[in-house]
Amino acid sequence: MEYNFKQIETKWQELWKERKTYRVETDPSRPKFYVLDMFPYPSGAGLHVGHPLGYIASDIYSRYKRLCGYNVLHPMGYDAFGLPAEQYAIQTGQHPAVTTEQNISRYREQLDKIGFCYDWDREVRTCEPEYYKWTQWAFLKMYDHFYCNRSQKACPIKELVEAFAANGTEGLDVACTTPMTFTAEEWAEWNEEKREQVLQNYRLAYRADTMVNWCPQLGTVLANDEVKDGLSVRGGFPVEQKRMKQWSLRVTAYAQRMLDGLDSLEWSDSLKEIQRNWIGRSVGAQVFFDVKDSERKLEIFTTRPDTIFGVTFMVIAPEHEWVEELTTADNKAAVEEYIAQTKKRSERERIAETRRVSGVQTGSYAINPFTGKAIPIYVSDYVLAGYGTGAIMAVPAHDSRDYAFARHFGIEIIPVVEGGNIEVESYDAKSGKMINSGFLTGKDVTEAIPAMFEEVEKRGLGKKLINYRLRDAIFSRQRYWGEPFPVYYKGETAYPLPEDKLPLELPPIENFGPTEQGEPPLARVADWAYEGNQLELSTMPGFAGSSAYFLRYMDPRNSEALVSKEANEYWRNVDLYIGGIEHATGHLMYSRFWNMFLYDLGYVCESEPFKKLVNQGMIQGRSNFVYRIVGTNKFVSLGLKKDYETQEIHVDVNIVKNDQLDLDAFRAWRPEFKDAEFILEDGKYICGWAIEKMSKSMFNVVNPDNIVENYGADTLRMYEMFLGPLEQSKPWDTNGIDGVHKFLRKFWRLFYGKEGELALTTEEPTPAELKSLHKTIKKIREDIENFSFNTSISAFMICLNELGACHKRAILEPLTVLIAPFAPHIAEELWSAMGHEQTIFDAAYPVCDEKHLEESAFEYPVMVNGKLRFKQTYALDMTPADIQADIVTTEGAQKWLEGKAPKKIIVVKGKIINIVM
RNA sequence: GCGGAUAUGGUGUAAUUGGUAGCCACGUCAGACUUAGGAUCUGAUGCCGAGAGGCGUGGGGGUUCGAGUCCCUUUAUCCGCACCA
Repeated sequence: MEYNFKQIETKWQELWKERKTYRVETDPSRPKFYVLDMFPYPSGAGLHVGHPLGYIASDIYSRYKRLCGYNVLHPMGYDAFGLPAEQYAIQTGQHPAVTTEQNISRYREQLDKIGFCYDWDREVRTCEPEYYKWTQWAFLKMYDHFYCNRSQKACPIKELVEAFAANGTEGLDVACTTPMTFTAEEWAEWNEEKREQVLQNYRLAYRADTMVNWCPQLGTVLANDEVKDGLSVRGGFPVEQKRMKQWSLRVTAYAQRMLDGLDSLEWSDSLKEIQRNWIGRSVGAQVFFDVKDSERKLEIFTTRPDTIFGVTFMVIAPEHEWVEELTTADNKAAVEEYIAQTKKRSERERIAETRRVSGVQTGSYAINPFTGKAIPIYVSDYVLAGYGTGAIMAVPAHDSRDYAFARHFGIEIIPVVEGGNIEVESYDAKSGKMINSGFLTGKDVTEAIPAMFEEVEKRGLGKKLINYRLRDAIFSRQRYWGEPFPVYYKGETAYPLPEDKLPLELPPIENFGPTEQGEPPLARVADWAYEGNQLELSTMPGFAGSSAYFLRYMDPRNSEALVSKEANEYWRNVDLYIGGIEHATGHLMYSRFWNMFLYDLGYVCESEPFKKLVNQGMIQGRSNFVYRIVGTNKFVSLGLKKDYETQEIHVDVNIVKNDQLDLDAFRAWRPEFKDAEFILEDGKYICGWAIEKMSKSMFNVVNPDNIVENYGADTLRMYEMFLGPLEQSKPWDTNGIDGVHKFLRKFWRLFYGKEGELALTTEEPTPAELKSLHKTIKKIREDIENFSFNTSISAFMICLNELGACHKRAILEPLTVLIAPFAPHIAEELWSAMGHEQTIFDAAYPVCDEKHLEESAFEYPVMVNGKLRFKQTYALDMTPADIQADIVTTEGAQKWLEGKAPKKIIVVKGKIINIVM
């Protein structure tokens, strides 16, 4: 009987569904294991072969863990709110809810065909009110909390209000947007509106006037991680900086905890490094410089206080709040002109012109506190308003940007560290002897830095300070297809909706674009109000819904809480999370923040949501080309194309097999190729190829459905794993898929005779067969634990090669279980054919019995002076000394050793590795 | 510019973690069985060389009895951040 994968796979997919084989419940009697995939955004294009890569890996691991006796939670859902559905809606007028629903059905259909073991009863969709109720709920909680730096956790805002009423800001150390100082008396005098304004400075979800990334084409603001190279990640539209009143999340409050938390996580070093960079902690000094003829003290941040003797000018950002004040009458026109110009330049232009030096003098001077010299204050856009204090002390001798600036404006350059060639370029010295630096002169840079920190504090010039690059997350989008904010307004003041009014449902609308006044689409909804007060018009960004979905899966139908205490204490956090690296600075930051916040409030019991994280590599496309002889409709095969002038044309990879073009399919592909002629080599047309991004326009998109159709889900699953290490990016290339398919067929044939009868025997296995089996068990277990799925599949193949035509049940039954995580359909079918009534996934995963691996004798390779000379078989009980004696007396060895005893015999782990003469 | 990763046959890759480099596949070649083969089975296949032998893990250097693996240096590719003070 042939291996009929189609019949087997359909049969088992239906039976699994019917029998709810993959249903999971909390079960305190068993250890839990939580395996999670990053849930997909259901786009209109459907899945391509790259998507399931991570899903297959997590599915293998889930099934393996289940077979090992764990209660495995392995859920799936959809990240269903977001821009693309809405952009599509604007173009076509179709409601995003409709297209999203369609896309989800298509995804589900595709996922089902691959045979995943998701518990679909736990499915979540971020766009459903029952789900986003908890997104809104978390937002309200953030709104109602502030971050106390002293206790390092979120605390209720009413504690802050009490503190303000008692002592004003005196003695507080809390996270805020801009530092404020006021007294209890002042607080008492303020009205509700003013107090609310002040509180926004402290709330973890707050509304503030900040510089934001504004994308005119998308008509919305974007978070930093949604912008790349000055363009929006979705759509690639230009983004500009604009000051707007927006909701933000105070993720910066958690910067240090998010940084520290990384150490305890089993994430790849590169991913941790990306997060560390994104948080961008830098230790430096805050230093106040006196401004000449003024009471003002200009505050700067520097990581190199040791170079302060080399400061010859100061620079403030064009957006710095003192620009006007510091500008003298003579310079007013020039400064205003410069600022106007800066404003006009887009973010993208600013990036493109990174090295262009520009700036203008304010006319004011600061006093270098160590040299006492008056130094000019400039305005330049190379200083960013958003980082540090928006002002710097410039040390042209030791900073390349300051150097360029000083050169351009003819400012004095004073070296303070020995070395480098100051005439030509700056010397960014991290060590070396200090010169021209008063009391620091003669010290090494490494000593000078701490000495200066001390001196700055001693003189009261400033203090040690830690700065983070991380920015608060801008949380509102001027869009329709997202979670509405549970917030209403009285005048300009925002008020939270009472919790029992959640979920605040997204109202249906018909026109999805912004209004003529440029307001978000929700402005069109006539009764978008709460008790007569206008509700917030913006909606939440895409990352809102994905920031706590892993918690919701634990208890997805709970209408009383995001997750019950019981479910949360059982499932705790995600043991294994698999997904793409592209979420390093977005989703993975936000969900850590979100989870830590809920942890502070006691709603969840683990502060880190994802214990172990594996990033699957990207699957690239492998494009195929045909070569048309210029000016003709004649195509020449790859090997012969050098003799002709040809034009390279992308050809649909689905009509190419092993780089060989299906000529009839090609003629049928497009009308223009109907009469195509070919110059063949060896009767074949061989296509060229290249690795490119998988995309429709390059005709290299491979749909998993086609593979499942032709080879079956088990082959697809195994082949995707066989392609190479999981974490590595690799091109999709079906050239090797036959090998995996052949392996499954071969496995199948071991069970069945020619007549389709079960051909298993009860014969006792030989020691060699047992050895092969147990070696494989050991290897497979190790490989799965290490996510080395490609080598585990090799191990299966080796095992079958070694076994040959073995039909013994005692060998094949454990092998079937062993292979079940990889190829669940065929394994389940064979398992059931062997007479088992329970699913194979309730069986126990085979355990290696080391006794079958033992050898009675083994071969030592013997090397003489680096060359392999002969092999000798020794009994296990011989010691290295016995072997040495043996080598010396053996005739063959004697010949090589020319009668001399070796100087040294190198034995590693009881094995002779080399003989030195 | 800073940070991270990768580099092995014609191709995807493997290597007990410092111990016979190239496992397992793809591809190619040869053979068997076949009316046929995009089925199945067997064998060969790193490169040079008729052979003995030599050379081989991006390049150069080092440590070691021994290096794909460790150290230094250099090149190429990919990724992240980027006037971040």
